[in-house]
Amino acid sequence: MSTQVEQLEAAIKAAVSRAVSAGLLDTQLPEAISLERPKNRDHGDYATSIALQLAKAAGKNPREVAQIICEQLSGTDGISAVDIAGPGFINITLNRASQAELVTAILVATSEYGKVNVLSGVRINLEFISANPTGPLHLGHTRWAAVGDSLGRVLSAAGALVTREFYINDRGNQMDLFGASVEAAALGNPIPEDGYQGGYIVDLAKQVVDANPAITSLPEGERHSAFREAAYAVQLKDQQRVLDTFGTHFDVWFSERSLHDQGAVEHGLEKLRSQGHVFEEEGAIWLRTTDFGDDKDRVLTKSDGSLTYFSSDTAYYINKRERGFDICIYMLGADHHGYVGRLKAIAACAGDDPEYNIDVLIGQLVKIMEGGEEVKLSKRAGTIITLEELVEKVGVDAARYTLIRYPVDTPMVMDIDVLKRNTNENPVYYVQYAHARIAAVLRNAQELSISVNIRDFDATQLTHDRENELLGALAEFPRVVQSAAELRQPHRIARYLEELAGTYHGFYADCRVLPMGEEKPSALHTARLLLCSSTKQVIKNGLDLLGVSAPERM
RNA sequence: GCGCCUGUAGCUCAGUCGGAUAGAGCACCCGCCUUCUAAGCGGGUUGUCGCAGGUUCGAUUCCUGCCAGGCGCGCCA
Repeated sequence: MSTQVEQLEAAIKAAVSRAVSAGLLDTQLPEAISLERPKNRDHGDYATSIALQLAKAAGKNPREVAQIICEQLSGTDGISAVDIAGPGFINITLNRASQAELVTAILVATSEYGKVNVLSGVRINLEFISANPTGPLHLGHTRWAAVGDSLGRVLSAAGALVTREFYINDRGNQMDLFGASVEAAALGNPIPEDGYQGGYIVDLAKQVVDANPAITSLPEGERHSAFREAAYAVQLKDQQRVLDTFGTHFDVWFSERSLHDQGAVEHGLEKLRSQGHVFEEEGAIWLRTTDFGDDKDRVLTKSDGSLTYFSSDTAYYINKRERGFDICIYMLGADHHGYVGRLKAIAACAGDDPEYNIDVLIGQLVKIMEGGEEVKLSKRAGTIITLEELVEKVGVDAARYTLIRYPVDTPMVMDIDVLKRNTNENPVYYVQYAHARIAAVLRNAQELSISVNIRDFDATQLTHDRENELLGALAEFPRVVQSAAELRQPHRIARYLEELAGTYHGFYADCRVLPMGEEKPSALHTARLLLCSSTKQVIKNGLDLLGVSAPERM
């Protein structure tokens, strides 16, 4: 099924090419047709600036070009009026009844409505959070937990085959330090100088010892690794549990150690060597990333023979590509943006196209306000806020929605006090309320036994401006999904839902849906009810893309 | 010093591919529940889109320079 917008685009393209072949216009057909919904309702349902764009090439003034296109366009099925306005905009008004057929389309498609095929068949590896398993997930991870999960849903809705992956940094110094910290806590020794200080270390120590009381009496050498491994297992499980309650699901938990165990690092090195970008200097092995825009070359193997973290990164990337992923998306915090250059360079050194095969999203940090002041996050001072605490305070829906609502490259401020309020300062309620409101109307309709059968839908009933406006908003959904997927910006879904909810509330205020008093149910009641029902479906589909619930009652 | 991000209403922020009179929520003022959820609707007030140039039919949007804030620039992980 092609969408309304696609049909319009096709109609405009056809109109232009008819004009060209009739010799009325001398121009190339542009690849993309600009088609937007005008802010001003007097400018029709859709407007295109195509005449303005073609004017120069055609050697005519824009209004003349518009005139020619309009003549070809008028009479197209489903279009009731075509007007020229301003410098040469073409304003298109749709036939209301044919526009209303959208209701049927949505109700037939149900959860499929809004799915698009721009990324059809593209295999995407979506990596996000990727925290060290040395502590609880905190606020810095939370933005990605929400946005990453939502992005995964959006990409899937655009047809991509998405694997959500969590890279576990379970190798290296920090793991030893972590193990040593837990061990020290268990034995009642002071935590090592650069160790992990949080109170959770004590809890971990207790859990580890409770599960295996004999651990404290192991010989020292064995004891170190026993503590490290046991604490690692407990902490990882805890992260997984918390993410589960947050509704964030991963397909693959990828251990950095396993990369080394599989020999993937050596394999990656070989691959890079064969591409000719590896060299030795001062006893170390380097990757010449400066060939591809990085600001300095990077060490793969240190002069003492040990591997750098960067070598894991290269191996991991190559591993992902060998597992068949076309696009590797990395979601990183702003404090890691220095990695973008080298990640892109890895792809280039491996012979890939860094513009296509790698996509790095940088998220700005989240500040948090409570009681009117900023909560300073400091591990040392013990004032980190964990994902779990945030959810306890404000709930999953409010937390997820608020985190997704803003583009990630904007630093955002979360005000805990606002999120605790059930008012519409909290936009998640505004959207959910629209859904619950529709659900209530549908329940009431059931009691009145009014038909909600699609076969009884009469599109010609929906002629009110509010109905028209609502239909227009519903028609936008697939485009919104498409741009959210292409631009990797799930916040667009949230903003769209707020608009849709607002449009519905306006419709609800002006258009009575159910019969009043003794009034007999009519075709108009059925038509409006089905319009409500289709709106409910779209809100539900949108909220699903955010991982936010769509309540039947509030 | 170099690099990335940000700067839009009193506050928090939207605003893909350049488009028509720059938007929303909050706050402030005024209306609307004797019938579908008032967590709602309608109306009013609010702007040097950081500053200065450039590109063009048209710039909040693209380019350059500058100012302000945040972050980053290891043979650390």
